[in-house]
Amino acid sequence: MTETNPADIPQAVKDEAKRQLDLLRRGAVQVYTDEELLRKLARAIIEKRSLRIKLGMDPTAPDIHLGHTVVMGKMRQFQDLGHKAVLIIGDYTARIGDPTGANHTRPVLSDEQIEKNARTYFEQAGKVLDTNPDRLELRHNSEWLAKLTFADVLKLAAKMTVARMLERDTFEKRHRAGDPIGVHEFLYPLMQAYDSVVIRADVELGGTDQTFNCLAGRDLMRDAGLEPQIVLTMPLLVGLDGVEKMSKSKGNYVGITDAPNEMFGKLMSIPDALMENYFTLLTAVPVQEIQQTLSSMHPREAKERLAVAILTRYYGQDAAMAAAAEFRRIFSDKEKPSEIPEVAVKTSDLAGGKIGLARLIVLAGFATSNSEAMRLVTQGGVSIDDEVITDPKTQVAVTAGAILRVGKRRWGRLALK
RNA sequence: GGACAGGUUCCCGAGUGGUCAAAGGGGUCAGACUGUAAAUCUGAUGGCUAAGCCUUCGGAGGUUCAAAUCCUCCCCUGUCCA
Repeated sequence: MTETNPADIPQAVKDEAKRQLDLLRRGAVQVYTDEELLRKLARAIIEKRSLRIKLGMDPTAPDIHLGHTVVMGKMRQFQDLGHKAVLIIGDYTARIGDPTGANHTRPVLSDEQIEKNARTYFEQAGKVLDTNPDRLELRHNSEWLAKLTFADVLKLAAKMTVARMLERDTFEKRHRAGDPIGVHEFLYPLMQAYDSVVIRADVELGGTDQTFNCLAGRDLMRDAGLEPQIVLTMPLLVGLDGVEKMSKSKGNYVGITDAPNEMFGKLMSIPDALMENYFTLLTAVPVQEIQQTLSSMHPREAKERLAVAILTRYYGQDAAMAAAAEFRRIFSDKEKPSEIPEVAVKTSDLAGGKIGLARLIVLAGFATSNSEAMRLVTQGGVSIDDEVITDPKTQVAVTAGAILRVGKRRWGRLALK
């Protein structure tokens, strides 16, 4: 630990550190603590070294969505300021599953599943992070966690008390509701904290739901004679419904591998009140400009701008503009999409050149069962060549090129095979 | 280890022998209205060769013409006691 007397720090360095801090604070909920971070930043400048910024991700779901990118975007900012991202794939912690955000004990994932997810995570993380090896260190926490002995684990566990664990709202809630809490779940924060000790993090990033875990890292580091990491927390991104946190299981998410048109459409469907939040957390648009956009533009225009800004990040400006144009074409001008996926109908599926409408819908993948398809038809959600058909028993004469539409957004162009 | 309370359809939660594919709410989907916004209104919401049939109420057996409902054993969870 180097102690630098604040009085010895040149003004230029102070200014630069302050500039970095201001940038890094954007969107952040809390920094534990600002002063410490400022000091670290200044010291990094003087010593010409980069800070080690830790971000842990448990490969518990197969894809990364915009919710994940809030924290990752912050990580990118650190990278761009010359710091080193230490991305920890929590392949070992995933065995428990962070109980933090969940109301239930998580199902145990198989090793193969974890490994598979970990691979896609890294691939997808590359869309946000700078993957240059000088700027990114990738680690798996099984590397050290798998080696701990039972005695080691006991030593770790002794550093935490039950009362403190029960302070955490998710545990407290589950406990009060009479829901089961596995003892192993108490170990999660300790495992994550131990990661910080091993990789000697200067800063750990996380969502606000990670606060407890990250702060536990400070404790363990101090205990190990290290300088405690700084903890910077980011808000949890609210999902498309505008109510719940974005998550794959709730279906209110935008995957970063979603196709441009789909991504655009999803973003246009968010409640207006969410725009400022999304602008701040998901784009680099300067704060002042966000305010101006929101106060002077028609909400739809503003949302379009938001969607374009986000898409540009993942697909580039051209693709973003194209998605915007396509969106207008379909939903404002009520025209057909410029590209409609083909629905292949085999001649063997036909009887006398015809096929049951419900069956056709299932075949097209627009419904998972015959019953569901029939429901859609009865409810007036199905049309062929702009003609709404409401009788689910209709036998359709299949003509190549005919357009099948189900609901507002499912389109298919029939083709005979 | 003991006593008690529970395990219901995607989720929460009603249902204690037939009228139960199972109330109500949430979610989701479809339609109307819109800016594919919100809010609101209407309807749907296990499956199928579809006025009939099949599968579902923790698991396995059993009683009965008939079981989510009764009995037996088992598994799981919580609360209190030790």
